Amino acid sequence: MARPREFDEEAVLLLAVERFWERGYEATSIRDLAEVMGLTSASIYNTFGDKRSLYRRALDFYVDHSFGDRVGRFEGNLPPRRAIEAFFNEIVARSLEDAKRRGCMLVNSALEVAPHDPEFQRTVANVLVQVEAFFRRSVEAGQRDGTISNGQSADDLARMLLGMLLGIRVLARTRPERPLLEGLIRPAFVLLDPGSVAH
Amino acid sequence: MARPREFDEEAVLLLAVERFWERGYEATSIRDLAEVMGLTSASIYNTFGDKRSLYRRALDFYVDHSFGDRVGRFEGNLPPRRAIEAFFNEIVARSLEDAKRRGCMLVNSALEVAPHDPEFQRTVANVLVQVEAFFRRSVEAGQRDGTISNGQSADDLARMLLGMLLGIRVLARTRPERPLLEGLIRPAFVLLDPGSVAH
DNA sequence: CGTAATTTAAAACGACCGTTCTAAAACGCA
DNA sequence: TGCGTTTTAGAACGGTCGTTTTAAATTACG
Repeated sequence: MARPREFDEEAVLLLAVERFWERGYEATSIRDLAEVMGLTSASIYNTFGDKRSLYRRALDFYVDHSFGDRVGRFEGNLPPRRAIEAFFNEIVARSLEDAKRRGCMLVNSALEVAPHDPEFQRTVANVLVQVEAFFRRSVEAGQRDGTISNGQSADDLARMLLGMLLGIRVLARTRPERPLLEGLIRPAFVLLDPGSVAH
Repeated sequence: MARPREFDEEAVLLLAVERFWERGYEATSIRDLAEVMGLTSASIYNTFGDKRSLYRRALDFYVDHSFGDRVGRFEGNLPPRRAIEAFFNEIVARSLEDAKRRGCMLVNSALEVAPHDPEFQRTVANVLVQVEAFFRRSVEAGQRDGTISNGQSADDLARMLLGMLLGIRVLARTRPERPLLEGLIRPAFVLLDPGSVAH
């Protein structure tokens, strides 16, 4: 009953994700996006609303397909300790093959847009809480099956893992060096080893 | 022989630091800066050159007076293990009292401007190398005086501490919660304890 | 006291910003 | 086939961007 869209909404959203991911929110203009997405600005506004709404869609898409997907693939399919290791190994591998040094879009937005936008602040904080919860569940399960040390609380170990993860994400944008990233996580994994802590 | 300046260069530079620190590079306009610094844009351009040059001056000023000052106060004046602890305690304290959630200007710039600007990339990477070197020197000294475990290489422990530091800096902008930040560093300090690692 | 030098204030520059408007184009259904 | 509806292309909107210009104000020195 009307003229149909000439593009696939999810396909162009992915293109917007890549642009926002690489350049950030402020430095990406609607004209940038229109060019990359192969649309006119009118089509963007028709489909996604204003720039902020498009960024919100892009960030949600990113979170679902990066962190959400990763947790879904590892948790349950791997023993808990292995799930944590696989999680970090994949992060390090991605960081090292990230030629554009885009880092993590969530962390980028945590520093660029979240501090000045309460809604994004909630969103980002919430994802970080979920990441921490994934670590805590995995640590608790590992402590039960004997693959992770009982020397420290699962809460603290999960917090430490969250900190390491964010640190890696920052370094991925400025010093994506293999010895640095791999050396960084080595002590953390030693700390998880059963019997590592004198108590 | 000519009309003198009506302002103190370092004083207005500090005002520029605070604005860039809080809002980032892209979101801070010259008109913003002029208002905050109490100058006209002509005076800014006369004194500091263009926006990017002013940001460079601001970032250098920040680095000297935050990280540089901190290392200077702790290293040498405290036993090495205590220097590391004092360093982190101060970072956590600052993060928790940072009502504006400004985080660390260096980390903010590492994610916002460094990825698209080779010169800032070098600057930021260089500071991170210096932070890592401070950690490594302290760890090595601590291993010699017996206050830090020999179970892992000073290189790896320094890398881990760098990662933790950056992780705290990210969390300071989105989840500046005391239990989180304090719990995060606790396992790291346990890992430094002599005899903590089975080997 | 006047003149050279510099800093101020404020307007102005073109470019680009996010966003909207105007028409023409393209479909489903009567 | 024409009508209603939506999407397209592209110009246009006012506003703000970084930066420069113009001219008045302020100093030190001859």
